[in-house]
Amino acid sequence: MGQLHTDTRSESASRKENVVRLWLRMFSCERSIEQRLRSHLSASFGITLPQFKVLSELDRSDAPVVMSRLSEQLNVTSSNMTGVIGRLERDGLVKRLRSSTDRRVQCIEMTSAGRTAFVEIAQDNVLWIARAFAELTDEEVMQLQKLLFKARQSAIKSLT
Amino acid sequence: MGQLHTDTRSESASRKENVVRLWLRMFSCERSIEQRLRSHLSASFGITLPQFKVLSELDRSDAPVVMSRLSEQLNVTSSNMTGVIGRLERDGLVKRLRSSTDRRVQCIEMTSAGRTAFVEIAQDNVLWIARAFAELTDEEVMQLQKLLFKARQSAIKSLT
DNA sequence: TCTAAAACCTTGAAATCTAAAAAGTTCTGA
DNA sequence: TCAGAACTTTTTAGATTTCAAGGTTTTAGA
Repeated sequence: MGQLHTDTRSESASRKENVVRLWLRMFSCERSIEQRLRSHLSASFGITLPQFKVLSELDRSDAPVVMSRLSEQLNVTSSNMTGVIGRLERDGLVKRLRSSTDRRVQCIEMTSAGRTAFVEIAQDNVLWIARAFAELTDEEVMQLQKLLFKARQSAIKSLT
Repeated sequence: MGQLHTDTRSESASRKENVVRLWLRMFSCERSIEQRLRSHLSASFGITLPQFKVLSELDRSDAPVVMSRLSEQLNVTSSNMTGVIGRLERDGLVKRLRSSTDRRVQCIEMTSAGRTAFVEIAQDNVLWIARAFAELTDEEVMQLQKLLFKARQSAIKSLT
């Protein structure tokens, strides 16, 4: 259990090695899945992953959602969100609504076409994700969830 | 432990829910760390994450590395790699070498400037990553590593 | 009230990324 | 031998992403 020959204050060499390996593995795992999901969404539904994520976020709330809230939720910059929303609007899946109380604010709302498209994609998406993790036991799924949550907390807290 | 009221053949509703939550969490965790790492690399060393990854891959092998191998290792398309290598070459960190035996192939090699830059960044990078995961125990690091590996295997195998 | 700071969104520039197609090279089989 | 298939990289077009800068609107303080 304990590290007999290394001090506990500074990181041991093997700890560092393991942590780097962990990061590479996390990157590779996430990327493998994300890449395949992007291809699947694009080929099957002609939509991009960020666009689908925006629709999911809009679906989660009943009322129109403020731009800044969307970029917060999806963890991207607001300038990024401007572009994604612009293309979704161009394709007729969402509508921009200027808030009447605060005219700086843009609220985003799904159109009925957007809602129709979303329902179909979301149903497929659950099955697709279930398939991706098919070889993990229920317990492993829960454990991985818990550890990833803790890892994220650690990163957020430790990095400035 | 078992699910008494649901069949084991099809996925239960709660299993699906958990798996989707797992995916969202994996995405969010990876993204939180990656985003901060990008900022750090850019601010401290004026280099991008993909560029650093290329240098790492070149460092791992003694001989020059073929383009297609790089894009395989980094899990990106070859057209993407063309651009990244182009910018690294422009900045004098790598060199392109046309293979003499097969003139289709481009081999990539670090310049001495590239090697110097890489050593400094790599040293810092280990510490940075160790800090990111500082709040995980050694055991949790190993467990997460193992589970992510298994998840990746599952995704690769299950998705066509 | 008036003005400076803050908040919200957009624009512009540069890098990353994918998919599809093109261009050059090598291999293969009649 | 030689035409076509297969392989390796690049080009092209379009989407995503960040950062820096700018324009509007709101808020808060003098």
